[in-house]
Amino acid sequence: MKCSSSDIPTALRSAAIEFSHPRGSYIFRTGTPSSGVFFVTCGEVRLMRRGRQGEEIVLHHARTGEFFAEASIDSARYHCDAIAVQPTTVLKVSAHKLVRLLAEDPQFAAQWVSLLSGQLRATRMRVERLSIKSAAERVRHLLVTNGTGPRCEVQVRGSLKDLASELGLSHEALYRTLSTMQRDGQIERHGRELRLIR
Amino acid sequence: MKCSSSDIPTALRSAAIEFSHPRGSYIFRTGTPSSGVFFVTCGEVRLMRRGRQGEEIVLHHARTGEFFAEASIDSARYHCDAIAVQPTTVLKVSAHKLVRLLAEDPQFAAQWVSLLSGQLRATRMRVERLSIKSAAERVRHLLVTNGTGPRCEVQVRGSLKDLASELGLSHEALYRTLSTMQRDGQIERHGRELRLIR
DNA sequence: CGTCGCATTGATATCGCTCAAATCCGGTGG
DNA sequence: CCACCGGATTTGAGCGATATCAATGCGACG
Repeated sequence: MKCSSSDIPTALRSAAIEFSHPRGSYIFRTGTPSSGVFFVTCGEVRLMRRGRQGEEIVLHHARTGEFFAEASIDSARYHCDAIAVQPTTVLKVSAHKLVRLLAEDPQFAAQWVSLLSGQLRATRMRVERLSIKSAAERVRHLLVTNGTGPRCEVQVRGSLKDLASELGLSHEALYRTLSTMQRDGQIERHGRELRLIR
Repeated sequence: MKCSSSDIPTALRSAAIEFSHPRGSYIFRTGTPSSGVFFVTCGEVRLMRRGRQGEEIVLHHARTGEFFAEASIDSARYHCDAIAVQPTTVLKVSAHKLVRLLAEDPQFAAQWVSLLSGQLRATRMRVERLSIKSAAERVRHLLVTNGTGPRCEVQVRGSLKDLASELGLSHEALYRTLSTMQRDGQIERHGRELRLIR
């Protein structure tokens, strides 16, 4: 089980406390006084709200390496539920510590702004990716925008099933798309590494 | 033509310069040294990149009241093109002024973090919305997450065609979906106002 | 070994996209 | 004042891509 806690500013790391949550447990609930920002070091968290008829409205999926509830410093209470979809460990940073760091440590403030800006940019790219209709074009978009080097290499995090859900596809559709693209000479696949050809 | 410049911290407003761009003109180009962050006070801007075969990859649409290139303080050059899709006026804040403000004005830093957090949250919701397969469920998700009041009212910005593209649907599909939902008593429509029933 | 989850491929159904045509509406110019 | 025009809206018909259901192989892990 791969775990990571990269991309977390060191100033925050020292202020953080680690928690473990079994699959299906609540990390926080709607209406609870907001206690801070969370980093997923391992696992997966779903942020959701319940509609009037009790239907689920998913607001966000936070996966390993991502953070969530970063807006909790702006509101006194959480306005959604956070549920561990997998066995999950999170780092929690209290809101007031974050606020104090932002106010007192300009260097940290810059880091935090950087982090938010980067996430925003990445998320916007995801939006554009998801508004592409063709499955093959989505994969291509992922490689072009997230790939490194001249060949647009991408190391798939987790399983192809995870990648499929990130791309908004059924896993079957992704499998099929990848094999056709490979057969047509559009991409190369070696293990969980994807490369663009041409 | 409605124009607004709300949501812009006053500290920024004074550091900003206004520019007007006719439809189709470039606000900046890929590779250009990054000169700052932009707010759309009127119009619409498309951020795009060219793929390896010259195909267009749209990264983001910034509309009236939104900002873009907020990550330009982290990179020396723009890595996409910004094109005015409509006649557009923007406020431009230079990166170094923004950085200085962040370092020297803790109150402004907090505002900026707030702004980024809010945009990030909204964009994440859009991601979840776009990964829903059913058109009706996308509309419902929009109403529940963006609606105000007990009835989840939403004032459509611009045309229904614009809404369709925001929802990742063809405009025909959106028209049909809205009428079926209305016929089935799921929503109400009055002009460009949408409401959820029940 | 047995089980569980991922990966893969097949068959079928369905929903939304595309093309097409008609209407409506606001604005513009004569 | 009215005719005209362009864009938005609406509805129809047919098709195609992806979801869904299903079955199988495979590897890890207890």
